[in-house]
Amino acid sequence: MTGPVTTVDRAGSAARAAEQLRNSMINGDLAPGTRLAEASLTGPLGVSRNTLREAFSTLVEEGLLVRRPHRGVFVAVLSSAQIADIYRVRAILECTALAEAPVDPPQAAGMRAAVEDARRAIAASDWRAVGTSNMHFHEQIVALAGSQRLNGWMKQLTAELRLAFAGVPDPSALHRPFVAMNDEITRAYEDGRTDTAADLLRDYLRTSERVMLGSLP
Amino acid sequence: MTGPVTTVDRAGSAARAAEQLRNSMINGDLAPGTRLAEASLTGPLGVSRNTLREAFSTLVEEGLLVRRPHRGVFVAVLSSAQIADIYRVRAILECTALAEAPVDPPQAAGMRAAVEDARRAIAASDWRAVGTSNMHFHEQIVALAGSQRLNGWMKQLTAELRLAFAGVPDPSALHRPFVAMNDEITRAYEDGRTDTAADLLRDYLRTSERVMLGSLP
DNA sequence: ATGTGCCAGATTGTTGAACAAATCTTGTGC
DNA sequence: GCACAAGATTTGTTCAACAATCTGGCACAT
Repeated sequence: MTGPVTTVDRAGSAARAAEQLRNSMINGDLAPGTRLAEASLTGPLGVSRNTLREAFSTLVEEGLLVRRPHRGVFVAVLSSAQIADIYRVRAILECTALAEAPVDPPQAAGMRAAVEDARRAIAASDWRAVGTSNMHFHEQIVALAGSQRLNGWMKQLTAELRLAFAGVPDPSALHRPFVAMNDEITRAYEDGRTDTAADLLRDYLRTSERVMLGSLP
Repeated sequence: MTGPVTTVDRAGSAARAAEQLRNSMINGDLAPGTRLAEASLTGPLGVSRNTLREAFSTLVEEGLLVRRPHRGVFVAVLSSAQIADIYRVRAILECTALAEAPVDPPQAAGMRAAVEDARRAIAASDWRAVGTSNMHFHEQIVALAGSQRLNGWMKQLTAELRLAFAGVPDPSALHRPFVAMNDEITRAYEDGRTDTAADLLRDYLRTSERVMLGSLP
């Protein structure tokens, strides 16, 4: 599930604590809006208050936590405007990456692998895994641009989105319809029809945004 | 020049220290590769080691500092590959924003203001200010997309670029030729020729990248 | 002379306790 | 019921200490 322990250990206590909190949030154990009191977390995480605050800083920078001065840090609650913003950015990043991707030969191995992962997760009715695979698919699209920086930003973005997923009551409705679309996009790209693929992707994003905004408050 | 003092004060000691370090780096007082020892900075910045480390975390996350475990933090040195990556991202972000910008009416006030600032700075032979205005111009282009998130990322990006500027021996050669290009881009956009504007911008970025990479080691 | 191993010094990573400042809670009086 | 002030709680920041790790130089064997 998590990475090798040695790697996590070498990363230091602060990074380890941040990783644990990140997982808890994406898993839905920490609902959006939850206040994270420093004193009540030093025990469970096994780190001191200073180290915990350093972990908080990391997660605030990533947008997963929000700090309100002298009041504490809270698990981020994404407003409709923020979700719309995320989809606007995704449209720019993903569509450009796909439209300008190399077609000779296509680099679709990562995308196809993500689609297969999603299929397996659906067969196992593991909706959380479906969401993860789905996000992984779109990270692979951005990876086509070949920019380390964009990869990092996209990863941050999908983490925030998965945070929003955690608040949705029926995850199957949120994720199931999109696996077929991903497959279609991949196929169009593999056939060298990058413009078609980009158009399909744009449709996907519009639909996904609508479902997302509709299933919130 | 810097923001209102009250704002900085309310932001807390950590943010204030980060701001000071950021300015020092962009000003060139801290050359890329310089090691920032914790003990030797607590005095000048007037903060404790813990708070300083929190400031370091922020700047590491922004890409201005690099942390090497148990060795310290260093002012980032951008490799050619990283600079190329920055320009790749800029091309995607800026060209898309400009190509899809509203033309009825055009929102060019910010861009035009940045061009005027650059002109004034040239007249005063203040090359650092020219670089700042120039970067501000491109932040305004991205702002056309209307995404808070993209604005933030672009700001980060220009900060890193200005860090690289600080290492260039002749700043006038680096910045002077581009003000005219910015003016041309703005005019094309104001006339509603967004495709032309985007093409000009693409040329600009190609040229700028070449100059940048050429004037490094 | 050169390479290896080791030790002492310095720096970072982390902890715990302490205090000031701000916020939240409680209880009082009207 | 509501305004208001005192106390309790929590965050923001500092300080001092210790463990873990890296650096540089020295003795030593080859």
